[in-house]
Amino acid sequence: MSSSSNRATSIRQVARQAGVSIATVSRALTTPDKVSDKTLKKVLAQVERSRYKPNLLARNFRSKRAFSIVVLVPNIANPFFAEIIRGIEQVAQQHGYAVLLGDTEGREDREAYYVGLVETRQADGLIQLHPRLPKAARGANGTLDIPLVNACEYIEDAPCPRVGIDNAAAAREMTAYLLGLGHKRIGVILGPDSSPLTSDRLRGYKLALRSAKIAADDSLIAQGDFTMSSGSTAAEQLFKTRQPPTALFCFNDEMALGAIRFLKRTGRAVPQDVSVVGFDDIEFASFCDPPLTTIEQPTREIGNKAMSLLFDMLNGGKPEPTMHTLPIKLVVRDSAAPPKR
Amino acid sequence: MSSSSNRATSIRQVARQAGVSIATVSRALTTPDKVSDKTLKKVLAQVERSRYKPNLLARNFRSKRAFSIVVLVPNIANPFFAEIIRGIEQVAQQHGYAVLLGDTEGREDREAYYVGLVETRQADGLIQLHPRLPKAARGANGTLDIPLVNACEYIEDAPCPRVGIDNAAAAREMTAYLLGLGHKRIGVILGPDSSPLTSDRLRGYKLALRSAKIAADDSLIAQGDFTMSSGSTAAEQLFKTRQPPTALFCFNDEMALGAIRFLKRTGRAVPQDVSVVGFDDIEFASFCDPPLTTIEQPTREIGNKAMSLLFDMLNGGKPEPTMHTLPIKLVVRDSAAPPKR
DNA sequence: GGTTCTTCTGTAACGGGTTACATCGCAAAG
DNA sequence: CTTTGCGATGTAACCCGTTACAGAAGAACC
Repeated sequence: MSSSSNRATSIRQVARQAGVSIATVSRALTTPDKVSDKTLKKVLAQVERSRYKPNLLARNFRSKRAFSIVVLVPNIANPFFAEIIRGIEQVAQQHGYAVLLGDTEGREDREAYYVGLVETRQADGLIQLHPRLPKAARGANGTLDIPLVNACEYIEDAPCPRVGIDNAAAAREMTAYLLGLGHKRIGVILGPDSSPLTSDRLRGYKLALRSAKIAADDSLIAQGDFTMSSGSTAAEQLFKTRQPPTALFCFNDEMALGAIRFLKRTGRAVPQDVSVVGFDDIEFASFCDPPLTTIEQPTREIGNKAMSLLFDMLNGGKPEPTMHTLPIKLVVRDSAAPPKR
Repeated sequence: MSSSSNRATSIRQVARQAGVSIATVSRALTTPDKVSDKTLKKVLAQVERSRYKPNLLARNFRSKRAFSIVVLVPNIANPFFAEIIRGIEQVAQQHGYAVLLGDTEGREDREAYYVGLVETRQADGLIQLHPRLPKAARGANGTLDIPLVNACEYIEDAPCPRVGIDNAAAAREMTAYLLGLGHKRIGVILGPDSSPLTSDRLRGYKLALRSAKIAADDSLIAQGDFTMSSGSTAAEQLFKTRQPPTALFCFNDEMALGAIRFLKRTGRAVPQDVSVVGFDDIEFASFCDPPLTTIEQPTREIGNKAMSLLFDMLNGGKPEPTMHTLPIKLVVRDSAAPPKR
C-alpha cells in the first residue's frame, strides 16, 4: 500500500533515544510513581519530542480488553434514545471506554453482528435498549455469554441487570391526573403488543380506573405502534364511536402529536374539546401546539446507570438480574384541561 | 477478579485438537482457498465444535488496523444527523468497519478525545459532521495527521475530502420557488454566523432576488441558531416591522417550526396569511401542521459517500481536498402558497 | 566498612493471531 | 525411475506493548 513513513514511533525508539529501557518508558507512561523523578522527566521529554502516542491496540490486546462497549439502539433517529446514549457515553468516557453505536433498525441479523464484536473481543460488553435478548448472547445453561445490561424497554426474564422506570406506576399517575381533572372517558392509544411497556402502562391505566371506581371500556382502547401516523389513525378510530373519549392518554409523545394533529384537522380544539397527554417528554413535546402534558423519563440517568452496571460487570461483578427502577415526573403543560360541561 | 474459565479457546487449542498447525487454522479462517478441502473441513468442524471465535483484538493488532472509525456528531439528538450516521454505518459495515459514535456536544475537548482514539490506533479514521477541523488533526505542514472526511457542514479550506450539497443553489431554488408563487417580500431566518451554511444559503437567496430584479432588504433578514425557539424569536422580530414579509425562508426545519408556532399564536394562518418554508426535510416536517415545504437533503447518500471516501483513504488513497456535491430536492407540501391579495 | 532493605531499572517472556519462508508430498513430465 | 513444479502444510518471526523477575544502585543501619 502507498509509500511508507507509516512507521509510527514505537516505544522502543523512544526508549533508545531517551537512553532507557522500554520497560521504563512503559512505566513512565502508565505507572509514573514507579519511576524516579529524574528518569521520568527525561522520558516524558522524549515522548513529547518524538510525539509518541502509545499504540492502544497493542496495549488493549495485552490487557485483553478493548475498552469499548456496544449500545444496541433500535432506532437512532429517535430522540428519546439519543438522550439515553448521551447518558451512557458520559459514564463510559469517565471510565475510559468508547461507545460503539449499534443501530439495529430492529433487525436480528444486525444485533447478531454487534454481539459478534463482543465475542471477538472488539468490544467488552453490550447495552441493549430494545426489549429483546440477542440470540447469541444467551449461553448454553441459560446464563449470559457476554456482559450485558438491558435498559429502557426491559426484556422479560432476562438473566441480566435492567434499568428503567415503573411503567405501571407512571401510567397510573397520569391516568389519576386526568381523572382528577374530571375526565370519565379516557381513551388510550397503545404501543405495539410486542413491547412489555404497552402491557405495563395499560395495567397502570386500569388500576387507576379501578381505584376511581370507573369501569374499563374496551372501546376506549386503540392500538398504535409508537409512530406519529399511528397516533392519528388510532385517534380517528376512537372518535368514530358514538360516545367518544374526552381525554386521550397516548403511550408515547409521537402518537400524542399524531392524535393532536387528527383532532385539529377535524375541528376539535386541544385541550378545550379534548385533552391529550403523552409519555416520554421528548424535546419536541414542549414545542408543539399546545405544549404537551407528559411523563418525563430520567433518560440521562437511565443511561448513566446502565453504563455503571455494565462497568461493574466488566470488573468482575456478578450479573444480578435485578431491575433498577428510576423515578419519573409528571410534567403538566397545556394539552390537558377539565372536560367541557 | 471473579473465578476463572475466562480462558477463551485460542487458535493453538483448535490447531492441536484438529491435528494441524496454527498457521493452517489461521488460513482456514481467513484465506480458505489456500487450504485443501479435506483439511478445511476438518478445521472448520473443530472450530465449530470448540466454539472458537478468533480474538480480533489480536488480529487487528497484528494487522495494525482497528477496523473502526469515529463519527464526530455535534448533536446526536438531531434527527438530521441520525440519518447521515445510518448512511455511514451502512457502508462501514459492508467493509467490516464498526462505527464509534462521538457525540461532541460541540465541545473541543471532546473532539480532541476522539481524535486521540485515532492517534492511538483504536480507530482508523474520522468523519467530522461539524464545520470545524479538529485541532489535533492538522499536522505540522498543513496536511492531515489522520485520515479524515468532512460531511454536511463543510469546513473552509480543509485539507480533506468533503461531502455535501450546493447550499447556495438550493437556497436559490427555494427562493425562486417563493418568487414564482408571487411573493415579493421574503423574510429570511439565518443559522448561526459560525456556520458556512448560513452564508452560502444567504448568497443563494440574494442571487435569486437579483435574478428577479428585486432589491434585497436587510430588514427582512433575522438571525437564528437552528433551534426551534430561535425560529419563534426571529419571526417575531420580522413581524414587528411596518412592512412584514409575506413569506419566510428559514434555513432549517426546526426554525421553520418555531416560526410557524409564533405565527399561529399571533393569529396568522399558514400558508393563507404567511408562507413558511424550511430546509433539511427532517422527519417531522411532513407531520407538522401544515406539512412543511422544504429542501430534502440526500442524507443517506451523504453518509454513504463520506464513508466510501474515508475507506478509500484508509486503503492508500490520497486525501484529495475535493468537494463532493450531491443533489437536493425541493419538496413542495402545504406551508407555502401565493400571497394574499 | 559491611549488611540489609528499598527503590529503580533492565532483560526477556508473553499475549494470539498473521505470514514469510522452508519443507514436504504428490502428480506430471522427461 | 528421476526430475520438476506446484499446492499444502509447518516453523518461527513478528506486531508493540506490559510485567514478572532479577539485578543494580542507593539509603539506612549496625
